[in-house]
Amino acid sequence: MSVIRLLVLGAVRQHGRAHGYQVRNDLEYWGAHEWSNAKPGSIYHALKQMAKQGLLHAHEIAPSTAGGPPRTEYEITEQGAEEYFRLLREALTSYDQKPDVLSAGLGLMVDLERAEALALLEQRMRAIGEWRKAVTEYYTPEDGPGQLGHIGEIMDFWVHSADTGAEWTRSLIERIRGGAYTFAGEGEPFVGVLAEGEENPYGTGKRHPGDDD
Amino acid sequence: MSVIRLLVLGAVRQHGRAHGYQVRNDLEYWGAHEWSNAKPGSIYHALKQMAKQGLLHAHEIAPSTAGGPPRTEYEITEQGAEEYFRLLREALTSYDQKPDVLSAGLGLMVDLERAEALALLEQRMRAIGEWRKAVTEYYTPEDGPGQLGHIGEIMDFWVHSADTGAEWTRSLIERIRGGAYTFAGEGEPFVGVLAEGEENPYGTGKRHPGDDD
DNA sequence: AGGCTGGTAGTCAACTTTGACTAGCGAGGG
DNA sequence: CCCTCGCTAGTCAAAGTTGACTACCAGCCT
Repeated sequence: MSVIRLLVLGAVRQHGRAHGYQVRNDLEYWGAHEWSNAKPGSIYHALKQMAKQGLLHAHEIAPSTAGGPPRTEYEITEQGAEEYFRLLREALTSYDQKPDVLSAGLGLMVDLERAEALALLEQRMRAIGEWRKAVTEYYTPEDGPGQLGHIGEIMDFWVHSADTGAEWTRSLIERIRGGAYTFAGEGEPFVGVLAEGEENPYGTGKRHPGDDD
Repeated sequence: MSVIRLLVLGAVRQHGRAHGYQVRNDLEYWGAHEWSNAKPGSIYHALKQMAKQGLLHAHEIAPSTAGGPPRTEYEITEQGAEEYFRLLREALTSYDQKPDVLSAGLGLMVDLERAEALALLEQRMRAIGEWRKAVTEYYTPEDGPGQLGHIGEIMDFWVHSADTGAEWTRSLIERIRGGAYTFAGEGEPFVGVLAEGEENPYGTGKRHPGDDD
């Protein structure tokens, strides 16, 4: 799965009704341009595609108040909300080595209830375990592991990633179980989007070393 | 950068001359279908594209000995070799959170000399440090880190990844410095491709849990 | 008054990725 | 003998991604 749909659905859903530029700003607010491929082209494409597929409903709107071309506002449909939760659950449980997917899941997990988030993360722990087992088995030649040479480093790297990923997931589970954060149905939700005209309190537009264009 | 070009160039280069299906088998042999998006379509596309760009030279060949359509054999050009080493160096130094890129770099690093591989990995350590600094700075609001809520978990996750990634890179440097593996110019190289007709000694075609199609 | 800059909002062509499909041949079973 | 199965080798359309580009307005500078 690509992370774009999850992020876009999450943003539109939190706004209730949003146009592309607003979604774009939310994703930047979340830092998604740093850790995912959330670029304007991808975002607008995802909006159109999901509108075509009935996950979003598009309203054509007159030219904006602040210059620029006419904009389209989107609302999430019931079908879209279903898809949103499907993607969100998958992002939290599956261990697919795509850190951007997990990051998106973390940012949006509070749309679930605490108990479900915990259950999904426990499932994630099991998925990591299975992945680890599969990797070690794949890279075990019949005539002993010495035959692997430097190729064994690939396996070692993946195993190390799985182990540290599991360790981190475990610590997250502890924090959530200990009462951290406000999940669905627990009162005032954390405000995760920017209101119209509000500016990003984090460093908008800053460049970072390692961006690596 | 996409990892496909690096993998394909590496495979063709080790063969001297190879057709698409051979490359495809090598990548499966390396386990690349597990940890990267190396699928038939991508591989054939990369071959054609790089031939068009002069990185590979294509020979049209009569129908194969073992059934199937006529196949095309490729050789790497001088320009292609340059591009290969550029990509390989980048894969080892840059910390872009794409574990498939590092994996490919690990599998192919022995095409470099030991001293250079070490220098590149040291550079990688510095890149990780910079990335870590950038992430913590981006996610630090003026009024204290308490304002972040669950969004802080995203940062924590990235910082944890950077730290464990650095730790692993450090250990790899130790192993290489300690004399592990055979690098370029150190005699008999490790054989990293399958000869015509040789079968994959690892579990060909095995399914793994977590494959997650 | 004219021009330059910067923010708003989005389009587009080129490229890459994906997954399903094709077509030829040999081996083995009935 | 013929028919299906599986392997060899690859094509293709649809979808996703990228980076450069457009057009409009407001404010500022000169």
